[in-house]
Amino acid sequence: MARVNKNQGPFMSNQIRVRFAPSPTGHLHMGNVRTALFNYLFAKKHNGSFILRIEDTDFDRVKKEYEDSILEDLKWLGLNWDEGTDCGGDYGPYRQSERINLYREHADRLLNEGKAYQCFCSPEELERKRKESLSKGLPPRYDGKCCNLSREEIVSYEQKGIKPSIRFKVETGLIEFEDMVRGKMTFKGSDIGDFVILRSDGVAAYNFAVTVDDALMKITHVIRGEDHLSNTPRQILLNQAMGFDIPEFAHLSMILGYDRTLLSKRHGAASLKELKGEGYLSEAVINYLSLLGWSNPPLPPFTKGGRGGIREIMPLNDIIKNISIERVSKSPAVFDIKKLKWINSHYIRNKDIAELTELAHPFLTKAGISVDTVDKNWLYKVVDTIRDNIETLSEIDKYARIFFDEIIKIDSENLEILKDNTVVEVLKSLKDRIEKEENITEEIADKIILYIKEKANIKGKKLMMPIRIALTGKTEGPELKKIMSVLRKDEMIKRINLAQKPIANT
RNA sequence: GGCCCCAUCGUCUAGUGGCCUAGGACGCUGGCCUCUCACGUCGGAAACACGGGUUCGAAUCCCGUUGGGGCCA
Repeated sequence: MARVNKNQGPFMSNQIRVRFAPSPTGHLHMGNVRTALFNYLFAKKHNGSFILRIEDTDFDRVKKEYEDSILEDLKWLGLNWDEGTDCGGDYGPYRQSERINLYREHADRLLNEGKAYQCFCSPEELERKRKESLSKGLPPRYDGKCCNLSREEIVSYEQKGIKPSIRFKVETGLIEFEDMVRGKMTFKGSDIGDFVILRSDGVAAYNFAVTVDDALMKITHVIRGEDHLSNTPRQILLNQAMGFDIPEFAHLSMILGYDRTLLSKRHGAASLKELKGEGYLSEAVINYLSLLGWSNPPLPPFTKGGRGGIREIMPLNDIIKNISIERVSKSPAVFDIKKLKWINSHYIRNKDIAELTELAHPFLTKAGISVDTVDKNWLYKVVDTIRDNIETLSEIDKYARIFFDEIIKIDSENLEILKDNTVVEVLKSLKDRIEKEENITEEIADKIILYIKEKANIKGKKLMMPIRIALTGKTEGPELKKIMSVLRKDEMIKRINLAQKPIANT
């Protein structure tokens, strides 16, 4: 992937660089996707770079298939990155497991400068102390036991074969920063105990790895979930200790399920994969997610008092144009699948018909409808006819069936409708007229219906329903004239004949 | 438990002291659109968590309470 405008444009010397840093311990869910999206939008808006970094240091839970899945999902959404594991870049490697030497190096430096120290406490000991503090109602912080170990003590530990972890010395005092969405944040250093930056097995702890990576990758803006807000002071301290520039921070609120708990696998359709499988379009997902925790400025005529409407359906380009962190909301947002559905139906209705048909293909195939043997232009007409009736592509077979089924079944309830004594005339006229027509367009279909209306002297339901049932076997579906303009003439005759049989018998 | 964040219709939100008898969107609901389900369209119900301040005036500022969330884990 091309690195865009790296050395040009208004940010020549301080090019904006943001990153999305997922941990491949599961599929992307809506919370992650939104974080990725806002990073992407911010990068595009400012002509900056969007970097994809894989945080795979949790060896027990990380799986390569999840990493692949994440890349696949981001690509599906069109959130293309400028630097990453697959396309490289000037600040690689982009996978944390390939950066362990860098962490070691920086940890050693802190150690040599006296800003960190070796800690020989055993996990059991730490756990015991933690519980003790908790039971006394004290915050569970490290007590600094190993902070001032003598050389002899260190040697003696080492001789016992105990591998030390490395702890960062936290200065007391206030840590302040300006969060782009929350404003001024203040934390007390004394509330944060000396924390581990390198575990005894050599694995970098989360806060340390992130800080080193962000600094070395020249990240200018860290846009991430609110769950990392409390980690920020630690990272600021580390940046200062290592002499790095401190990036700007923006903490996005969390996304909750309808039960107001954090969105997780338990919530249906929380993962992007599921949404994809249910036939949501990537444009719809992006549009909806952009609206979670952010709103477009009010429409011009009402701008002043914020009255009136706000544009909600908008293409990616417009979102990029209008996005601003200042308009990001601070409170958590509930993921509402119903609104996503509404947006999705909008995109289904407006998508290019060839592209939509292509997207619908797997859903039709899955429903057992063989679309490959069929004329493409005719298929377009089918999809175009039913797109108004569906909200997700997975619903497509519900209506597509009527154009493909070899034999249409009429259930007993609908059969009753056909037994009305006016129906004989209706179907007879219908068949006659269809046989006479060469090519049935919507206009001609209208004329045929009008003709029957006059001939049989009936209207409304009594007129339309028998036709609909005879032709499709159902009482619901797209507009009748549209159906008639799509169905093949001989198919319609066949179906009418079939519908006439049971009536004749009674 | 400590610390931190958050709080407007069911949901997403507009609103930054007077334009607010609180606006929009989804959802719900009623009418219309010569058949259904939709689409479209016109209506309707629906919210400033609570209690104190500050102010001539508060959804908007301050404090507390409650509730939700996060981090330490």
